[in-house]
Amino acid sequence: MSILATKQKTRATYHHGDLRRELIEAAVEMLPESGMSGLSLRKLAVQAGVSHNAPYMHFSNKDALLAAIAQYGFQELRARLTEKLQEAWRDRFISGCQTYVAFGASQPELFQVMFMEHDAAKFPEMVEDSLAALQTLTDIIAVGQSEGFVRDGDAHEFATLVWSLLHGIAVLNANRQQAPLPYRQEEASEQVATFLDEILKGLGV
Amino acid sequence: MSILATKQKTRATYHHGDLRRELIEAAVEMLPESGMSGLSLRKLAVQAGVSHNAPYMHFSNKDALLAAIAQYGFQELRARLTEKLQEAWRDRFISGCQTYVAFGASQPELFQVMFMEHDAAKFPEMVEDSLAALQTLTDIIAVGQSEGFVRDGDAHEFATLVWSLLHGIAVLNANRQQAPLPYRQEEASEQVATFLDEILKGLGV
DNA sequence: GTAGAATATTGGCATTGTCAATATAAATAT
DNA sequence: ATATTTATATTGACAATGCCAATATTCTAC
Repeated sequence: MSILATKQKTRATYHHGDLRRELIEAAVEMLPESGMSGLSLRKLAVQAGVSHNAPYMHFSNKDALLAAIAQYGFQELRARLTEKLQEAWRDRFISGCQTYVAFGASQPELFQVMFMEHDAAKFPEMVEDSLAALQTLTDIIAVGQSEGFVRDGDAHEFATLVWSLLHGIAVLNANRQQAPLPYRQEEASEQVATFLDEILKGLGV
Repeated sequence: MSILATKQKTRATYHHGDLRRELIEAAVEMLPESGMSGLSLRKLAVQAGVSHNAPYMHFSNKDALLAAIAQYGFQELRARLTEKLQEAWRDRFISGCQTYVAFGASQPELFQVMFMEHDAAKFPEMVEDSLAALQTLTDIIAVGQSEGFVRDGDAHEFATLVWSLLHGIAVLNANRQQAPLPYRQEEASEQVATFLDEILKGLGV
């Protein structure tokens, strides 16, 4: 009965009910403090009120948990990217891009797990969800083409170009974030808009 | 005397001589197999032929070792980016960018360590070397401006734009690398060239 | 209701990061 | 040259962790 003990659930039933989901959510919560390699299956277990080995029913090892976290992240990202569908195209495009960068800035450790090296063969569902997230960008680009904002060409290639840029911005900003000066969210959004202007000069009609 | 024992040095002197350097080099070598979190200070120690706690003379903890590895990576990257200075500007620019992406593809784990979250306050030399690497790109852009290949503007901002794009390409390619189909180096270089064409349409005069 | 599958527990082990105390060598001062 | 201080390396120890094996409990089909 340590005073410092983190909240840990108790339960009446032998079976937990939804341990897998709870472990993932708890992991995402713990991630900012612990970092990727500081994540502990055992800690997650006791926090969920189960024994230290219960997680192994749901994840064959730590890599599998990390893949599940990454998958969760891609689903989350996709959900945010598919919001704000009623705006005009260019605004929608820009704010979608800003959302991407903001997502990385708000949860850098999750972002890191999402883009660490996973075993694609072992975790195909995760790969699928990552591609689904990219697809939203491709879709926006394709719409931009049909509405005359983007010139003709391989929409997927254009999307990859933009995605690459966004990802780079996100990572570089994440590193700057713990520089002495506090990093401002608005600056990042402004930077994204500026950079996209440059890119759109190339991609525009 | 295990048959599987990795090569481990023996030495006559009590003092190793250059343990810090050797640990970093051994770590970079071990990185591809072990990954960032699989790196073991103890294994590195025995491989260098010292006791399991000798590394703590040179690195206060594992984070410090990772920062040193990152710093090594940035120095290495900068060295490669400053080669091929006799080519024409546009070729030099493109091949510099391709070098960046190729570097990430050839040593993805090192790349990951370089761009993981480090404590910038604790490891200022590493930050310095990372900025020095970025500076090479800024320099190339500035030369491009003076030679009329790039329009006027903040060279550092342009460099950040290009750097962001390159970094994104590198990361996304690293993930694709362990997809079923073997990833080709030439494809990546071609992709870089294509994307840079689009960017240069925006940045060009 | 019973068999078997799914889930959770207990116990254990090797590896690892890190601390404390000690030993040895090198550098420096006297 | 010798003594003192500093740098470096060793030994021993401990708690935390990933993961394996064996066992117990509950749920699901039939």
